Amino acid sequence: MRPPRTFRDRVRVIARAVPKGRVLTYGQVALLAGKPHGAREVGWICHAGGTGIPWHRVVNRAGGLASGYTGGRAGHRRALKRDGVRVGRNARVDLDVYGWWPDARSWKRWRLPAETVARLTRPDRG
DNA sequence: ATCTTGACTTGCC
DNA sequence: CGGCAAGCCAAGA
Repeated sequence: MRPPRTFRDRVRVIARAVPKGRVLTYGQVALLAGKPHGAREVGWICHAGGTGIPWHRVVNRAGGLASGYTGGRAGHRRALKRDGVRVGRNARVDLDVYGWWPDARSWKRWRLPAETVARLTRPDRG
């Protein structure tokens, strides 16, 4: 795979890499795709969609569901449930349980910028 | 071209 | 805790 892909394409690749039963936040995706502050853009890209991509595995930092998801939050919730992800009463996913970071092999395969990799080595969460 | 919006995040009160 | 503002960047009007 060639490194010079568009941000959009990288977002798609990353979203597809999320294993069933796990979730990623917009911020994580943005970071992995090379734009630490591109979370909103990721949201836009998700909205634009793409066939065969598990967009429901992308949630916000609080584990919250996406309001603009096809079928609304209920639809998003259903999709997550299909994955075996338990959605809390307040429409939230427990990121400590379902949150996922790609392993070293994954991000090496994506040819991430050195800056991004540096951040990945210490993803100060919390 | 400028102004507003948005499936976001972080920081400050 | 919760609410508000700023930051970021692309798409629409």
